Amino acid sequence: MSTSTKEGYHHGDLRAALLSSAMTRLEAGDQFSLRALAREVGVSPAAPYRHFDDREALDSALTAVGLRELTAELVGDGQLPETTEDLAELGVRYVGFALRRPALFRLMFGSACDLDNPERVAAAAEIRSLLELSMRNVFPGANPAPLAAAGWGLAHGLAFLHLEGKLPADSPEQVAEDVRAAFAAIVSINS
Amino acid sequence: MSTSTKEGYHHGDLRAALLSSAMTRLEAGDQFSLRALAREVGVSPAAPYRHFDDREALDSALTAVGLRELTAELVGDGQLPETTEDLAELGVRYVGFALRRPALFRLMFGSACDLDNPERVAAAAEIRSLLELSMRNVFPGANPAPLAAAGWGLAHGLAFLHLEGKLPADSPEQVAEDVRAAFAAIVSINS
DNA sequence: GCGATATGTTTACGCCGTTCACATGAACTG
DNA sequence: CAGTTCATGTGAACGGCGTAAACATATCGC
Repeated sequence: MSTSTKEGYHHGDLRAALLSSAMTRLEAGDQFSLRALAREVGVSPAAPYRHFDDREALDSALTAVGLRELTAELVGDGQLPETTEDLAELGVRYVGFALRRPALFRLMFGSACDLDNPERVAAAAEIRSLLELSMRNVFPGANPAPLAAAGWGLAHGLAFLHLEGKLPADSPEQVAEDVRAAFAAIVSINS
Repeated sequence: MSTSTKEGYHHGDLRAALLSSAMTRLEAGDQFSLRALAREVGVSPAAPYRHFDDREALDSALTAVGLRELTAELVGDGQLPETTEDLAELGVRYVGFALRRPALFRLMFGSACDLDNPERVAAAAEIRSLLELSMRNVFPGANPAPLAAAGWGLAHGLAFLHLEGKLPADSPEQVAEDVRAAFAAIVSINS
């Protein structure tokens, strides 16, 4: 583990330990209280307040971590998509992230937050710019901004709808296929 | 109001009163506790449990109401869309609902829930079928299922992203324009 | 009328987020 | 190396929450 120095009065890196514990709980799917987190890390209920203003601040930090990881996963090997199929794979990765880490994804996107946390605004801008670059690459000559919004929106919406079981799909593989089908259906509209 | 008979020991229609109070709070944007609801309605903290198993059951009921209202708003005058512009307006209405009632929308779609609440499954199916009919109408000859998923996904994603301020837009009008632009950009891919 | 049943009240439990006064120890300063 | 300062921990306390159990009251079917 990565939590303590010598189990003394001071913890070593409580902030990181709390975040890591919280992330683990989030991935496990069970929700957690600040107190439970403190307990798990071996610290008094008030200690976390030295590192986070309140519960929401912790959530916000988790969100920032999640956004970074999502971005990294989307960027992948750094190759920009070149075909519409590549674009669909970007969508598949986006939805895949949501399904593999549903609680985190919901935290990142599903709850009201201070719109102007700079870290989060920056992360969102990064995703948007990645999308714009991709669209520029796949559809040179087209106006990339609305295409980027559409692409993000489509992936995001499919992610949430699958998360909520609003779209029928049993396995992750089938979800991936559905996402590809949705992208393909759109691309071949003017068949 | 629609809440009480004679202010006696029994309330009259506590269930409806709770739902209505809760919906009001939700629209006002502040979150609420079961106890606060009971207080507001003039009833003891335990009373709501005669009508809802737990807090989540209340949320679930609110979600069901919201889904019905969203569907009604989408159906509108009953005219199925005929052009891609009509389709975009469907999206505009969807996103508009989300922005006018953000807390409700988040409750409906942003939180984990029992996937098999029949009322909710039915509501989702209704939306999907509305979308499929629309797609059949606008794109006869195309496979409507993936198109419906794509259309719902797109509208849903744009709604959430705008809700979270991930896409730049200042006014509701501008959001509407952005949604139209996204739909238009997609439609004219194969320009 | 009367008993069953639905719907309310009271009280209580444990957990939560959060605050405040205090304790501890690490780091800087001379 | 001694002394102070500051970041980081503790402990006790507050009010609010969701929820359960035992009890009270009104309504409805016979």
